[in-house]
Amino acid sequence: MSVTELGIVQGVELPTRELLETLTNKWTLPVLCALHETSPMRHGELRRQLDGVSQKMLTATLRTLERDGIIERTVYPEVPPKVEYRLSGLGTSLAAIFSLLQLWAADHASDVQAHRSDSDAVGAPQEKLSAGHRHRGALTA
Amino acid sequence: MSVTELGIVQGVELPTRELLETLTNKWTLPVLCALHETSPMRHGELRRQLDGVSQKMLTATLRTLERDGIIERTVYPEVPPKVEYRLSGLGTSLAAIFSLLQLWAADHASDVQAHRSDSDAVGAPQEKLSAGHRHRGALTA
DNA sequence: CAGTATCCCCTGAGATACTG
DNA sequence: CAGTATCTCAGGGGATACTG
Repeated sequence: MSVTELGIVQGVELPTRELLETLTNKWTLPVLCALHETSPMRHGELRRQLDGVSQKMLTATLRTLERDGIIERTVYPEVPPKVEYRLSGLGTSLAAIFSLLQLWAADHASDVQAHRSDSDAVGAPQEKLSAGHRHRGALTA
Repeated sequence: MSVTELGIVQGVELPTRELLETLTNKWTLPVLCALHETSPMRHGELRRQLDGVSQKMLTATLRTLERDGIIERTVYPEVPPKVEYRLSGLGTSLAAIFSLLQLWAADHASDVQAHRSDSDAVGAPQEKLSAGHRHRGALTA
């Protein structure tokens, strides 16, 4: 019999591209880099350190990472509640790469910015693509 | 006088986080990895190799990367048009990191999938977060 | 403290058609 | 071939209020 007969495995396979996409969520990299530096960390610590996350997105990110086996979540049955997050083995190898990326970005942000200024000055008005369209209420109001 | 008086420089600084976010667009990694393997590549080559990109998104991605000095764009004034893209020095260092990421994903996709199945089977119905809400016409109809 | 529940806004990204 | 112009929409992501 095939595994699919068990009625559990529906996703025939997980494409690399798809996995990559879940890893490129807005807060995945910041979270992993934070845990790469200090681990374990509590929910609140992460919240503070990340500066800008909403509880919702932080929780969502953490849940997804936990589901994928990238991080581990430990609940301490105390009151008030205490929950710790730490990288798994899998997560550690991933976090190492993300840290490289973050380093690269920090190192080269000024280069990129400089190049942007050049482009702005010399070349095109560069509305990126499909700019000037304006949606319903994009007036920043 | 300050530079801002020139009316050109408004962005005081480019935060690392922001740069990172532009790098985590859906097609940035695939494009850079492709160019990391073979360079230069023509627009059409990239389109075919990436499999799934729309012209619009490919162009947008390439334009952004060019603007940021990650890739270089060469137009050959022929007919029919011929445009080649290649990594810049900056881009090469970035692409190397992205290639690591892609490798990681390819290597560990099965691990992740296995862990997902475990979670599905054992734990929670796991509607991720804010599932079951349903937007305007989210009936997939 | 950690997490859920809602509501709502963009905007990233796809589909399609057209141009030099 | 390479690129632009539009239109459309799903859903990622933010804000706020509430609960064990």
